[in-house]
Amino acid sequence: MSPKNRALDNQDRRIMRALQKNARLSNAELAELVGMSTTACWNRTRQLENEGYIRGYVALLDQQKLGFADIVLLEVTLDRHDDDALARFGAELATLTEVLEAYLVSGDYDYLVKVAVDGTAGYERFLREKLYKIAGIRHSRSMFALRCMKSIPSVQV
Amino acid sequence: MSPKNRALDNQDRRIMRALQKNARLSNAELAELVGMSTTACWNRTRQLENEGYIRGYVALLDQQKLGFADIVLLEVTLDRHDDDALARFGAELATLTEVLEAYLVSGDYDYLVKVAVDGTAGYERFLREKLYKIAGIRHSRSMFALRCMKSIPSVQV
DNA sequence: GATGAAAACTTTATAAG
DNA sequence: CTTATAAAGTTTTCATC
Repeated sequence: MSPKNRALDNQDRRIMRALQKNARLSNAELAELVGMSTTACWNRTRQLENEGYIRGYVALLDQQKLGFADIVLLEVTLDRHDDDALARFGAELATLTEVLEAYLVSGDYDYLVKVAVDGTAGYERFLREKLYKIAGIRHSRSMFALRCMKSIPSVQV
Repeated sequence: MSPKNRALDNQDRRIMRALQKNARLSNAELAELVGMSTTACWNRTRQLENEGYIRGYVALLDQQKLGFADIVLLEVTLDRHDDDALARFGAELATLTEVLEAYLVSGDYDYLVKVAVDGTAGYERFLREKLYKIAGIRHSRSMFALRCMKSIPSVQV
């Protein structure tokens, strides 16, 4: 069931840690940083990519400058809980610009959604113009993020 | 109060969109993709970096292969709600490997925390060995992510 | 594993239409 | 804005210790 993964060593971890912070490091800089020869470092990095440990390299944008300074966490319960209704709602959420993450969850609510907006005014607009236009919502509850204490795109290795 | 940002045009947006998907594009590939000359594309990209629209470039790792296949969303209320207690708890959370995101939030709970673990067994271990060792928790509630419908690190421009 | 080296490509800067 | 050019640096492959 679970794919057999090779054990990672400290050098693999150091490479991933460095590239998680800065994907634009040249191989020479990376090798220096992790204390390997350039060839060894190059081979390891390619291996980590090929084996799928490194899924890709992406640019991170500044939410604030783009007019999405605020994060709201939104719990949603739907009227119906059949497979189809749940999947449809998720697919609709996924099309919305403001939606950064959407999870079908266990517990009192059906969905947990992370939304980026510009203040309470932006959130009101998001609810009115986008979320409440999707059919099938029974109840929702919003939590404004007052302060972000940590936010990393993937786990620290 | 809000810094005056220049208006982004379609070319800026196309560059950011492309680099959000693949930060390893060469300038020549990027220029081709967004339909600009290489010089124009190069100048725009540097400008977007210098102005801070592009915050950086990072590697995304495969959570599953690293043994953190499951996402749990965790709401926490603390015993005390003074500034100091809230900040301390957030700082402690931020040190934990499993914690990907942690927000101080408005509403019934104090914190909303996104955790990456390996199954219910991994979550139990996280609670016992890490979360419950932090003092001051009054109440917590967990939602296991059953399905991820969307997950992007920054807003689509 | 390490080191060296060569070819192809990229980055960065600058000049000119 | 474009096209063109050029030096310096990087990627990628490959041979050898």
